[in-house]
Amino acid sequence: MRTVAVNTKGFDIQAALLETGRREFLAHGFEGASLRVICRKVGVTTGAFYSYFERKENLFAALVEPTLERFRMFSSDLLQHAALDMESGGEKELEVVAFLCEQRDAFKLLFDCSAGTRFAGFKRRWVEQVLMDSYQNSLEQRVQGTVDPALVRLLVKMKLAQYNEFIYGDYSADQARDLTSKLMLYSDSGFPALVGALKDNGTE
Amino acid sequence: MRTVAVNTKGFDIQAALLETGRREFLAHGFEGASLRVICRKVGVTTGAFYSYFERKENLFAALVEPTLERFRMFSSDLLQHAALDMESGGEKELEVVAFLCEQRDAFKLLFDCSAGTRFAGFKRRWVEQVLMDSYQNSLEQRVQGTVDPALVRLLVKMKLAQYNEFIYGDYSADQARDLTSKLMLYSDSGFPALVGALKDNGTE
Amino acid sequence: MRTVAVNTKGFDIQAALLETGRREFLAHGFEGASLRVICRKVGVTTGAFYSYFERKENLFAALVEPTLERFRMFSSDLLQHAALDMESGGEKELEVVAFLCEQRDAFKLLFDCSAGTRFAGFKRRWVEQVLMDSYQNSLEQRVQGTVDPALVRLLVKMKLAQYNEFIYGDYSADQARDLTSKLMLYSDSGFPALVGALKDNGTE
Amino acid sequence: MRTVAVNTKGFDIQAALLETGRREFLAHGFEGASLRVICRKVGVTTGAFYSYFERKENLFAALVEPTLERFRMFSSDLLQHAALDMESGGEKELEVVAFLCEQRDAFKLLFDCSAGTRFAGFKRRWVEQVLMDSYQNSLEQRVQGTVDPALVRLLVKMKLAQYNEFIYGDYSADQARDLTSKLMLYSDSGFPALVGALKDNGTE
DNA sequence: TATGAATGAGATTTCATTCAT
DNA sequence: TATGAATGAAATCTCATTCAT
Repeated sequence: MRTVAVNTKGFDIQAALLETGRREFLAHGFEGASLRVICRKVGVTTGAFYSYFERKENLFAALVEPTLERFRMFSSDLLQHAALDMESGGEKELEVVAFLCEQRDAFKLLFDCSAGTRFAGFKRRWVEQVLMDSYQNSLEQRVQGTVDPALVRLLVKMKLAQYNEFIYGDYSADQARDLTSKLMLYSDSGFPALVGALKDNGTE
Repeated sequence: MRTVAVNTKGFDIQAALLETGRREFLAHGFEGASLRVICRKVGVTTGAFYSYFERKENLFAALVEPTLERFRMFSSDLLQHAALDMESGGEKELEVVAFLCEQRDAFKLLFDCSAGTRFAGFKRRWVEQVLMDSYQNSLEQRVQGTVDPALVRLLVKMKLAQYNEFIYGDYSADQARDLTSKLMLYSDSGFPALVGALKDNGTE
Repeated sequence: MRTVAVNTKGFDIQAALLETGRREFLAHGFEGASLRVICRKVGVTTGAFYSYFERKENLFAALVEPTLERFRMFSSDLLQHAALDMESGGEKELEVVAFLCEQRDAFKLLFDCSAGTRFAGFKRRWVEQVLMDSYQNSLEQRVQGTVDPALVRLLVKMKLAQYNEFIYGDYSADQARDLTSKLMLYSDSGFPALVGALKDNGTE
Repeated sequence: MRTVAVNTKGFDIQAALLETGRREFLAHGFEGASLRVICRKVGVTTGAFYSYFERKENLFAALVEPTLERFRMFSSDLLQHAALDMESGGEKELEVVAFLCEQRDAFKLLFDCSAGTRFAGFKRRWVEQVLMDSYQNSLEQRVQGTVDPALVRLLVKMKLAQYNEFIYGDYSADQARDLTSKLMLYSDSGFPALVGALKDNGTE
């Protein structure tokens, strides 16, 4: 727990910097956001900023890292219970969606506002290292053969589009759950059809 | 055909500005890209830039407008032959994908690098005005009732994710065609399942 | 009173910017004066300038606004005690001249160096809204009829020429007072002659 | 007479440069006016400009010099027939006003748009070398003693204000003549009063 | 005569960061 | 902790002028 030594201004400056920083980064991206503007909006000097954060990037990091840590745990889970929307993956899938909804802003920052930070490419890395592996393994097990990585990537990107929509759409948890299950109708029928066709073709 | 009066430098500066501009815009976005850097890489002064383009934005426009014009014709077509991946839409769909592959870079610029230009929001407008309408109409015809726009939007975003992958993935025309038809296996089976379920539920 | 935290340079930079700015604006006009040059002469970077003033125009405003405020009070006075150099206006007239002499530089800036700022046209507005009205009313009262505005404008411009000379000539307060009363000899005799002639002509 | 070799464009480019230059210089002053804008409005390249004029200043000079030459003849006349609005000066005075009206634009350029050219200060020089001398001599003859140059300067500036108004006001020749004679009523009565007082005071 | 590309310097303004106090 | 002045580089864009063609 961060202790808050309430200062002469009578409010928690660090919290204000975080909150305003979030808004500005979301609005203009990391590089587009101006430290001076953030500080002006909070009502402190830019000098004061550097009492709390060593550099601009660290403000961004502070907004993103708690979520990122929890996210990493999630990820290793996913790698084990492969294949999100197949088989009994439905349970896990709903968990993922709930997590994304809960941490909306952090994911927006990571996905779309991180250019210029060390978090740039987070989305790409997640797709390539986590989701791709997970999907590839799961599909190849079912097809009993190799599967074209390009096809896997496409399926992953479609899945990611769902996630993205849950992040940016302002859905309640209930709505999200409802939409997710409707989409499962779609994929529960589509996947077997695809798998069947791939099997017939022999090795891809 | 633009006539190229080869200059004292012995190369076509306008072409070089376009080419380098494309690369820089792709790498850093419109606002993030620096005219100075572009000019330095081409080997001319920033003053010289303004012999060729009235302003930074016009360089961007020159990279994007030819494609945009052709795209607009495509769009009006799509609005008439609604429902891309349903029914006999397969033909049109392949055309779209081919176009995206051919004009890869222009679409990357339009989709992801246009913030700060008059082309900003192009993707959003396309999604909301063209694809959403097309999908909504087509689905409601088949369901014979209203369909939740949130669900439509999700399906559209998934479709868009496919397009995006064709743009960013380095697929040949043949590969793209092949992948697209595989995905149709998926959706040709998934869509009827979804439509059926929506019908049973009565009004959405 | 502005407190002057003497800085590492050992002199009051804001004051220096004001003083140098005044000189440069007087010499080249607002648009012709260069911020770079002003800063170079003061010995600071142009970046430093923006610690003190938000923009170039604000430096100009700071040089001019205090005077302008006092001037506005003067003006509303004048509108009430119409007709400066007629009747008992002599008292007011001497006050005006003293004020102009005291605030010489500010009036030079306002009159002749303000193109490109929000103060542009100050002279024209003063002439047209204050002096013209004042003269027109006063003359028409004495003539007991309408007076050609073109003639009024001419008389106003002559009055303004006097003011201008007091601003640009380097007169002491005493000299100015002396000259003003000599001019009154001129106008005290000239005005009645003019008024008489206008009366005889009937309506102008 | 300048011979006009009508060119491929089918119009007299030099004349167009002069005409457009006049407008731009009047609107923005010499330094504020942009050669590129002038050329663009005329429809030629900036390079072409230098076929007709060696430098920006020469365009200005060409607009101003013919008038200036005639003006110089006028001036030497004035120096001989001293004292414009006194005695029989009335005739000369009307000539001057007519000349100013006829050459309006050139005088606007000389008076108010010449900063940055070798004509800068034309007004000041005229005032100081021609009008001042003329007035000083004439007054001292009538007063039979020395006259304070500051007073002379004031009277000159008032006269100049009249001229200025004739230049900027859009008066017809008739109107100008009419206004001038009205002002003479004023000065014909004011001057003797002033002269009388100066005489009484003995030496100034 | 006319082009139009090119220069090099200069314009105002913003940036993240530093640092003495 | 907080200030706020200061830096130095960078941003986009405009300028008058030159010059090979």
